[in-house]
Amino acid sequence: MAAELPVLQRHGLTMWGYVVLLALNEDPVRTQAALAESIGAAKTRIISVLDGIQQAGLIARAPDPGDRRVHLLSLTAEGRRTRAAAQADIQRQEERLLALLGPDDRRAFLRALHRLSSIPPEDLIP
Amino acid sequence: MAAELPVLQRHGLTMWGYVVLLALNEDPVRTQAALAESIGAAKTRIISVLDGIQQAGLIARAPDPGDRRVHLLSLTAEGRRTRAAAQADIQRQEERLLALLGPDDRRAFLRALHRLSSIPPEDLIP
DNA sequence: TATTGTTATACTCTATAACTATA
DNA sequence: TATAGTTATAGAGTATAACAATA
Repeated sequence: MAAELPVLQRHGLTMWGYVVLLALNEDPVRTQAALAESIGAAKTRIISVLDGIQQAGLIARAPDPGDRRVHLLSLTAEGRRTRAAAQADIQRQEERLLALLGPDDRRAFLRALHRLSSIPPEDLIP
Repeated sequence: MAAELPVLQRHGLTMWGYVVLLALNEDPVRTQAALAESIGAAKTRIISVLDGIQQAGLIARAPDPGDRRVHLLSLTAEGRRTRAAAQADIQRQEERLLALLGPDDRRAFLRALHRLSSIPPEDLIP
């Protein structure tokens, strides 16, 4: 986070804002509840995040005609541009840091991270 | 942290409390300023931590006769016992999680972590 | 009555400045 | 005046409960 936050800030994004842009890019139109669930956040937690990136013109919040309680979220053209630019920048930064490892250690490191982060929370506590 | 916090809590320790016990074990008698610096914390940040572990009987704060502004910190017998027990418990937990990796990946993972965590903060930001 | 999104509130963590007591 | 430790204050981040609109 210390390494990546400054990168995101160059694009006017917070960590959560970036997470939302990535999630909406994978699955273009969603409700706030579905989005929150998919990124492991409480629905109340993403509201100020959505307020922020909506005000920045990166997402649209449209009422669903079929169920007027629901807001459908989608990336704007500007949101797609910002997400692509930020993600490319993040990947450059990751590349820069991972280049410090030898190629074998680098592959092993990423394998280990995937393995460890796949542990379900309840298995973390013995 | 999610994996280790519950372990520390079994010993009545917070993350910072544990860090302080480890630092005092390596270098038995210190001033608060020296301790704070050595663990990368601001001097104001560790005060409530010291209050807590002192009240728990894990450390002693003795006035330095040579300079009465200074408090010399040291582990109590109870503090040494708690530190040893907590550290052993933490290491068991690490062992349990690292056992999920193959022996080669495990060594490479630890090597990579050491390499990456040795990057000075100013090199983190491009 | 249940659900979606929102607001309000409280609690923790952290950083900074202001203070005291010594030097 | 400078330093060691302390206290006070403000700002994030987060979790929970209460709420309005709609189903």
